[in-house]
Amino acid sequence: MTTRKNLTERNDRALLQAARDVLAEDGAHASVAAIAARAGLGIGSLYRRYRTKEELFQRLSVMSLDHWNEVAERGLAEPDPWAGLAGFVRGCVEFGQGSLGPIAGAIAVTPEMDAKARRGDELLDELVRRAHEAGVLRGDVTAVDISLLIEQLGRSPVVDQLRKQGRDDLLPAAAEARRRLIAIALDGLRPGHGPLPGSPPGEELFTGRWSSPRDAGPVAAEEDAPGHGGDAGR
Amino acid sequence: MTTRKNLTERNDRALLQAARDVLAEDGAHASVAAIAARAGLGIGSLYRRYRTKEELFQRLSVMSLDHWNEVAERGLAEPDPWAGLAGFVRGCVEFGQGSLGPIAGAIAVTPEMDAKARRGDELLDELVRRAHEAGVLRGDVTAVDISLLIEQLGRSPVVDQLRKQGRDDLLPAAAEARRRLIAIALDGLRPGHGPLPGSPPGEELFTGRWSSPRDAGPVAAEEDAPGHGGDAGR
DNA sequence: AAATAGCGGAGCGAATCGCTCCGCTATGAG
DNA sequence: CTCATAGCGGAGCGATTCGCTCCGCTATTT
Repeated sequence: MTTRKNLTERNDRALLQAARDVLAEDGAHASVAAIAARAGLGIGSLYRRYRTKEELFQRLSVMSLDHWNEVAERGLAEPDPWAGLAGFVRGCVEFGQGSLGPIAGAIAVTPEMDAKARRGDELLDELVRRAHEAGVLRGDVTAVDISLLIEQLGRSPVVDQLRKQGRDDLLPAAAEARRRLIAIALDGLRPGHGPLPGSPPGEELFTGRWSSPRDAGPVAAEEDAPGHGGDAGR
Repeated sequence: MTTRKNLTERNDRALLQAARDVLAEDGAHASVAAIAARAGLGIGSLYRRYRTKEELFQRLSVMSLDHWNEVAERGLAEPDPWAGLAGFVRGCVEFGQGSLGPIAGAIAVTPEMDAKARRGDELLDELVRRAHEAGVLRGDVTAVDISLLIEQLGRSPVVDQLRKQGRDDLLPAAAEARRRLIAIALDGLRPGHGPLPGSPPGEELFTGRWSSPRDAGPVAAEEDAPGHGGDAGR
C-alpha cells in the first residue's frame, strides 16, 4: 500500500540518492533539473522539500558525514583493529565518499556540518591509533593519508561514466573491478613494505578546502580564509 | 630573444597544458574561455590554432596517448621488470592520465587516436606479461586492473581543487601526499598478498566508453555501438 | 615606412542555469 | 459517494554562460 506518507518518504530518499549520483557524474556542473529527472520527479517536487540547491547539497553533506561516522563507529566496535580499519575504508569508498568533492568551497559550511566533521576526524584518529598500536598498519601511514586515500578511491570514473552513458549492463562488472582496486590499496597499507616517500601530509591538505565559500578566484583573494576551516562534507 | 615563431610555439604549449589543467578541474564543464584565460591568451588566439573545441580536445587526446606510449616504451627498456612496470604506472599517474576521462564519449575518436590506443594496449600487455613471468607482480592482477588503477589515481581531487581555489602554496604538499598514495598502491601490487576478490575485469570496461560519441542517452540507444570501440584518449 | 602576422576581447545567437508558478491528479476525510 | 487539498509535473521567467565570429590594434619583419 502506498500511502501519501510512504510515497513522500521514498521520494525524499530517491532525491538524495539521485543528487549523489548526478554530483558524481557531472561534478560541480550538476543541475537541479538533472537531479530531479534522475529521481524520477519533477523540479517542483524537489523545490518543495529544499528551498534552494545549496540547502539540498548541505543536507547531502550531513548525510555523508553521518555515514562516515557510523562506519567509523562500526569499525571501532570491531575487536580486530585491522578488520575495523579496513572495514571503515571499504565502507567509505564503496559508499562514494568523495563524490561531494566538487562542491567543496561552493556551499556554506553549517555549524552542524562542522561539528560532525570534527567528530569524524576523532574517530578516524582512533581507528588509526589502534591499528598502529597493534602493529597491523604500516608505521608511517597517518590518518590524513587514509583520508586522502578514501577521497581518491571514493569516486569511480568508470562507474560514473558508464552510468552517464546508460551502460547499466556493465555496472556490476565495474563495481567488482573497483573492489579489486580497493583490495590492492588495502594490501599496500599493511606493514612489511619499504618506507613511504616524502614526509607525512599536514592536516591543512584535507581542511582548508571547505572554507571561504564564495571568493575562490584564480588568484588567492585574501590571506588565509576567516576561521572555521573544517573538512565538512567530504 | 622572442621571435614570432618562438612565441607561437610557446603559446601552443601553454594552450595544451592549460586545457589539461582546466579539464582536470572543471570536468566536462570546461569552457574554451577558461582554457584561454589560464593559458594567458585571448579566445581569438585559441581559435586560430584550433578550429573547434573538439579539435583541441582531440589534439590533447593524441598528446596523452603519445605520453602513455613513450612511458611504456621507457618501462620496457628498463631491464628490471618491476622497475619498468612501476615506472610506467608512476609516470602515467603523475602526468595525469585520466584527466581526459570526462570527455570520453563526448568527442569523436579519430583513426589516429584509435591506432595509438591499440599500440598502448599492446605495450602495457607486454609490461604486465614480463612482470608476471619474473614473478614480481601478484599473479591475479591483469593489464585491465592496471589500466583502471592508472585511471583511478590519474586524477587528484586534492590537487585539482586546490588549484581551482588558487591555493598554490599547498600544491607541493599535495603532490607529495599523492606520491605517497601511489607508493601504497604499488606496494599492493607486489606478490605476497591474498587473492583479489571477484574475477578479472573484462576489456570492455576500459573500451566501450569512447565509442558512440553523440547518442549517450539515459537509456542505451542501440545495441553495441558501431565498431571501432577503442579506449582512445584515456 | 609600409606590410602584416598574430593578438585580445566585445558581442552574437543559442543553450542552460536556478527557481517560480500553476493546472492537474490522486488521495483520504466525511 | 463527494469534495477539499496535498503533492505532483513541467512550462516558462530572467539571468547567465556557452561556443564561436569578427575586428581593431600592437609589435615584428621587410
